[in-house]
Amino acid sequence: MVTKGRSEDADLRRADSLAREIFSDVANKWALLIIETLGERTLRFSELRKEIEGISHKMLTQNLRMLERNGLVERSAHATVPPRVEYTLTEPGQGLRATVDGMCDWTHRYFGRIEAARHRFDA
Amino acid sequence: MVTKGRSEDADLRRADSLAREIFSDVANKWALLIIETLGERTLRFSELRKEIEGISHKMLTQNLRMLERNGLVERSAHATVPPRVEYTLTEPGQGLRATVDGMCDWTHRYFGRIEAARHRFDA
DNA sequence: CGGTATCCGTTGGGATACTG
DNA sequence: CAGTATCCCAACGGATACCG
Repeated sequence: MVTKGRSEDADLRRADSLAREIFSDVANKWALLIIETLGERTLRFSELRKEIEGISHKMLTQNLRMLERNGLVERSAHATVPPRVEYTLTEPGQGLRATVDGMCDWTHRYFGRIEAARHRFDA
Repeated sequence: MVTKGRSEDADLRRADSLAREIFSDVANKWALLIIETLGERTLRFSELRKEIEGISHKMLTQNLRMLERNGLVERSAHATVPPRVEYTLTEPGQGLRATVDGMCDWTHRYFGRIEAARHRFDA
């Protein structure tokens, strides 16, 4: 049973490090902004780029690839001319979106207090 | 009214960019892990460092300073030998914590599906 | 239009050492 | 113990160019 105990511990450590990995992937501003923006509706690459102010071509593709790998967005390419590629949130993606909505609400609720805190701190 | 309209637009743009700034501060893994860890109870600097696996001295101070500036954590230093510095979530910090809890729940709920999606993608 | 690759400056972030 | 400063390498991220 000692052996079984050890392997269970090892499983837990693997699960923890994987959970941390997922968390690290997802807990960055571009990924969360993409999730939030896609929540409203399916969007094309170029539409996403317009909606998310300040994101570069490179960051958008990079983060979309990462979100696709984790199964949070689904990519569907239409072989037309010009090409048309659409991105949609999957169910796990929608789940995450709900919590990101919470973060956005939080930002707006505490907006004033945070601004005030900054001025106090900077003085 | 044209002038008033313009200044209202300017106000909105300032508010938007400030909201984005707050979002960017907060939407990074170390900040969110600190918020989550502090949610449970007040902790000392060294305790935080132990609880948050893999965070360096530098990243911890840097993020704590940022969270303090935004009024999400409160720092209280006790002038003893050795020094004792404690960090607590403020009310805005607790508000954010609630949404981070949601992210952690989400991670555990979709853990298996994400792992599977990764294997599919990597193949 | 969307994706990939390259270049290159900027920032992130660890290690270390020193102060109160 | 907590914080600051310095050094230094790696990763981030923008600009550009080129392919399907």
